[in-house]
Amino acid sequence: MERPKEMALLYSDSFSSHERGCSVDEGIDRRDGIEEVDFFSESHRRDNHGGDARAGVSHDPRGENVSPQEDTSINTALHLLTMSSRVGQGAEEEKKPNNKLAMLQGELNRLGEENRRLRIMLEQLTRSYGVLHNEYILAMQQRAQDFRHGQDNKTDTSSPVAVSEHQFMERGQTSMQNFGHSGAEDEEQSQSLSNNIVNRGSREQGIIPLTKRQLPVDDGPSEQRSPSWGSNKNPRLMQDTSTDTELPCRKARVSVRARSDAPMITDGCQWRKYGQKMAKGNPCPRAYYRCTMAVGCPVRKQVQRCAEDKTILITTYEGTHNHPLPQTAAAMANTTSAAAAMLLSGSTTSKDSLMTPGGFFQSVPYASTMATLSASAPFPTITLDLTQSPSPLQLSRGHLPSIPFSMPPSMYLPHKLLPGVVGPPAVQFGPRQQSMVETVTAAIAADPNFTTALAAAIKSIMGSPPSTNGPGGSNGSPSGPQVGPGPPQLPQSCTTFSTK
DNA sequence: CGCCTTTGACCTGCGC
DNA sequence: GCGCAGGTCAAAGGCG
Repeated sequence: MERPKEMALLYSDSFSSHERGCSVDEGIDRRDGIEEVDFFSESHRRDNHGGDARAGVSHDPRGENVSPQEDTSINTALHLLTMSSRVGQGAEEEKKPNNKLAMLQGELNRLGEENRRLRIMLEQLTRSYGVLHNEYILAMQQRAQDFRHGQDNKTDTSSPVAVSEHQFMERGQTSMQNFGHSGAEDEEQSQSLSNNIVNRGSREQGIIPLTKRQLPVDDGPSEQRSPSWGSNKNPRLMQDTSTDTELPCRKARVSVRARSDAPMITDGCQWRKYGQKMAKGNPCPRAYYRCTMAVGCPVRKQVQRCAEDKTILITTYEGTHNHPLPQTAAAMANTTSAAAAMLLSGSTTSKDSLMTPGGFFQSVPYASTMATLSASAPFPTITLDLTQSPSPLQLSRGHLPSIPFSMPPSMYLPHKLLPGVVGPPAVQFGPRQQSMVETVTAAIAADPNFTTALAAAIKSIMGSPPSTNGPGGSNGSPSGPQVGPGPPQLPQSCTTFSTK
């Protein structure tokens, strides 16, 4: 109970109040609301002496400056100021027209009222945003199912379903160009949703940069191609198609760092290795996998061992599955897609890495699972570092192996701080960070539901010792061993998602 | 025989 | 324009 408050305090200290605005959850909001209202409302302040004094000092002394002089007995900086000023100007000051005080009070009241209205608006916006995002995720999944259905019926590549899927998946990008071929029915719905969420950010911030590859695709003549990986002989076309479908995902990545001696984490999906490369600066090769559970599934992942610590397996996911997933896989997929969507929904103008694994989260003693968000990469990336693992605690608390990872609004609004759980860390954001990114990041960091659930899901997935996976594990990737030299025996699993 | 991995080649983007 | 690096393709080979 006590912690959340403190967390909130820390938060409010770290963020400028206006920056935090939209990210704040109800709990914190309420707190803030009280505080801010208190600043402007004399009666409130009187009622809440102690607490207010504390909060006032830490937050915004300005509010106190205008406070009336009645409470001179209270030993606050404000009052000291007031007293000093009084001393300086003499008793004459005290006799100054009460009407001035009344004016000030009136002003205060007015501001307080306005503040309250704004806060209410903000809460409404925040809430509706969360709801919208949820709907968006749901719509996306449903769309994917429809698409799969269409594929099962085996239509030609230009089937409306495929087109719809294409469009849907392209929502982010499409918005930037043209919603052109919108014919699909519920498309509009999803588009409108995404418009609100994704497009705004993309347009304003250009967060969703079109890769040079993507541009010709959309501008190009043939948009409706077979989504299937193998069917198309033309590499260019194949690439185009794949790029098309995975556009949304390529914009954001989810990276999971986890300790594992297994060649690849078992996430419940079927993967096919399509390439391997030596990455610069890392002696361990990077393996490229794509999801083979459905023909046109755009999801890919990269697996690579950490150069510094080869026991750490870094798995980077990009894309959104266009097919139903097993529960274990769904947990993962939902997490990644939701994280990606969330990432995209926020406006990441800042090119800087908002927080490096070593910086922000590691300064948080109780944050066992480190979620970092970086916009420095070509694509915004969420990295979940499960290698710093006090996670057993969290895992035991979160445990649920098959947590539906669809992000609850609480994801964005960290109001549901579990008592005693990882609370919002003392964030120290640079001044340039965009509020949205801050919001998202803070939400991720603060919301134990996310980190815990993700950690639990990963744990459940990876938990089984490498031997259980057998060659290639459930995912069937015997190639694992090559990802990194003989992996030492590592007890814990770590996963790193990166959503692009 | 079919599926999957391996691996060299190719393409593209980016920095100099 | 050139070279580098990342990402992808696809032929070749292995395995069940």
